[in-house]
Amino acid sequence: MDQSIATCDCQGCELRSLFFENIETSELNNICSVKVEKAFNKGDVIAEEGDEIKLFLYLKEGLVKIYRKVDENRNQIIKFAGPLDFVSMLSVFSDTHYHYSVSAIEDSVVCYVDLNLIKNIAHNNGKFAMGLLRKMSKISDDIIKTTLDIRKKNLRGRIAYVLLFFSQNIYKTNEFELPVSRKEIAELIEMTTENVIRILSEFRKDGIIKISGKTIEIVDFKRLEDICHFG
Amino acid sequence: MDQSIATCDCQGCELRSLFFENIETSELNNICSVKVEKAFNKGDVIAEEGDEIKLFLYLKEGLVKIYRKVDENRNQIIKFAGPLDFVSMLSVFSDTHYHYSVSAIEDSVVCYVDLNLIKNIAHNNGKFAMGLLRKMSKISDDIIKTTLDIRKKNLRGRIAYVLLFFSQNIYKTNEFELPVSRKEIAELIEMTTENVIRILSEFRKDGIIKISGKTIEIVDFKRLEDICHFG
DNA sequence: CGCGGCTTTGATGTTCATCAAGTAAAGTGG
DNA sequence: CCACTTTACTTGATGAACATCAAAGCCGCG
Repeated sequence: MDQSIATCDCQGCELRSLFFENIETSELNNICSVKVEKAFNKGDVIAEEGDEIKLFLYLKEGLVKIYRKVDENRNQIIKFAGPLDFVSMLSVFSDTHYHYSVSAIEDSVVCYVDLNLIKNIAHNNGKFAMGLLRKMSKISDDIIKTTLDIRKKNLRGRIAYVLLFFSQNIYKTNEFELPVSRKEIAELIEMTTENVIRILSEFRKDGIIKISGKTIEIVDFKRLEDICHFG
Repeated sequence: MDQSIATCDCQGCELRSLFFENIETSELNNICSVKVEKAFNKGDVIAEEGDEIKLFLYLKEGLVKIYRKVDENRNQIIKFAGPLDFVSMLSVFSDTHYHYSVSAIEDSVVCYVDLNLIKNIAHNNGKFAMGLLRKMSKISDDIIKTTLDIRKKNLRGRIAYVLLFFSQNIYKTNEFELPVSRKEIAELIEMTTENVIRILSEFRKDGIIKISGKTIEIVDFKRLEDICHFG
């Protein structure tokens, strides 16, 4: 990680209140003065499995995937995350090294500060620590809930889930460019690349979606929701 | 929950240091004085999906399952947990109501105190709050890791995993009484009851285990580990 | 231009769920 | 304590869902 210019525009950042509520102004200024913003290009690795955890980082802009390696050409993706549903890594407070990797699937901007600074502030400020606890708890809970939701669906239901996720949670529109490969979708919902493709084609033939390369348009929203729900 | 007698033997409790490290003696006495110990019989529900979260509870003795309901006769089990790997519920700090249920699969003893008391202490004591954060983070992380491990295995590998889990993590012996039904195993590793039975029978025929009702004896440990690892 | 990675489709086979039917075990009320 | 009911367990037969294998087209990139 080579450092970019540290600009202290935390005041205007919508994430500030999210993660740094219940904090003294002096402490916040302290964080802001050492905070670093760094841009990553699509495909860049932000944090890697096995690396020592030194930084507290969170996503300001963009889209990332959190995943772990199974073997040389297969990963398991834990979640895709945008700015509002991703704070640092899951295990930063319980471990010294990352269990998971994070990489940018769209151009992204990450803010980071020394993790020890955050820990020190939390040590001296119970309200702040409780804020962190709430966030981390919520993030873990969402991951577990989503995993359970996915695992009870059949393949068609899982694909429907992914399409709805990007359409509703990320892009908030019916037509969007898929930021991930078919293989990555497969790695998120535990199936083969071929079947991801096959089921997308089925949806196209059934008039539920239109496909043009990476561009997806959801035509029959209601039907996709039914497939997601009952599948 | 009808209350049992509250005995203040926290000093001797091996869990005290685990969950209540970095705490002033006066605060600890405060907790101990209001702490309640309650015994549950096998099958009893300790906390139920949808209930309001009022208590901070942790398992002192026994074995429980954490799960959620899919429909009238099917659950998804998130994990089986013993005293050392279970603290309260996952979402106590991020939500007002339980998303999951907990019930005893063996006779169990639970300690609990008012959740607000814990929150208040944490608010005023950053070190204590950070201790909680570490624990909660570790618990979530373990659940996510285990779920990923299971989902990449085939059915034989999953059954092997469950047998090794009970043998190594819970009972620490080669011969043990399964505390759960075949159906519950199925609900943990997302497969059908019939296939759990079928694969257990296969393992028996292959000379890997011996089965007599609920009693399981692992005969060929090495082979079971291989099936778990490569399956 | 040519190479490698991503995508697509079809053919084939394996794995697993479903259905059905029967046995054993465990709880329940007389 | 026994008849009764219910729940758990077991096995086999069948079919559906899904993975694997193979082959070819497409696209971006050096």
